[in-house]
Amino acid sequence: MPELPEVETARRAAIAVAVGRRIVGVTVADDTIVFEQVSPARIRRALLGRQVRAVRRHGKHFWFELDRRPWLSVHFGMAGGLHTSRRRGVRLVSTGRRTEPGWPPRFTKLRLAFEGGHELAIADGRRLGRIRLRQDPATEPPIAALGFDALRGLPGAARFRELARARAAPVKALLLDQSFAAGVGNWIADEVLYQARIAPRRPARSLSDRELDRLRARLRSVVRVAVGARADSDRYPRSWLFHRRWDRRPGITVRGDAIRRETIASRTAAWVPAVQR
DNA sequence: CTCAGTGTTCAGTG
DNA sequence: TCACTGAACACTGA
Repeated sequence: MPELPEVETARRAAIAVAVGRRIVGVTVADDTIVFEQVSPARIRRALLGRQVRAVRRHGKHFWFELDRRPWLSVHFGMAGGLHTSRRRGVRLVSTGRRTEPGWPPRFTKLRLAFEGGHELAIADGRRLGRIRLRQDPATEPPIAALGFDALRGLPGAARFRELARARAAPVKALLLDQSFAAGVGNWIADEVLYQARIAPRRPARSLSDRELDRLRARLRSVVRVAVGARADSDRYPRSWLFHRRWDRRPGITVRGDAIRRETIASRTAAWVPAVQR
């Protein structure tokens, strides 16, 4: 689920629920993996009674600025998500699709109750996500090591070319590298390469100025459109590779062209050889 | 039952 | 040393 658009959508949902409100209830799951080496008691102590001032994001990480440090920093891993609830019912945010009833949601790791009856839960069925406490998340690991944010920090064309040309790795690997473009995940990388008409195995260093300009323009566009759709994939343009990328049935095409799947940089790349060179 | 998976880290390799 | 790759992590769902 969570690449930049899903995390940005979660951030906005968290803002609506939490900003300006005080945390009046904290429930922490007993999970030493998701919480790394932070005890439930310490999480509770850091959060209970705090007021949320803002919710920030960089790449796939987001964090809560509180009226006292440390602050709460969250990464969803591969299967995490943010859920919100009002008195009426439950809303599943950030993962789209299937909305499960019930509160708290399955696999809830952290549950926060706010003044006024609003609640927020962070769930993670696969435990690859991480919830941390940091004095200043933006300047400490792991966020400090990230590259430009793919939504708000996209470099100019000249700088983008320079960054990309410094790398010999396949361009697909470059896009997935969070120290290059923070927030890009497997489907965004494939979508961007498809729209830019660049084959995923091309060494980043080998791309022409025009190709890198196209790559940058499509990266900007795909991320913006997905965020604009609030990460609701049903609202992504029908022309996007996205809608066909996981369809395993034989003979699946995009605009009449066959889709190929192969492993690049340890991930499954879906691409269209007839279009991407 | 097996395997892939919208992610990241770290050991191993060249 | 640097850059890159792939296994490991942990669990669900097809």
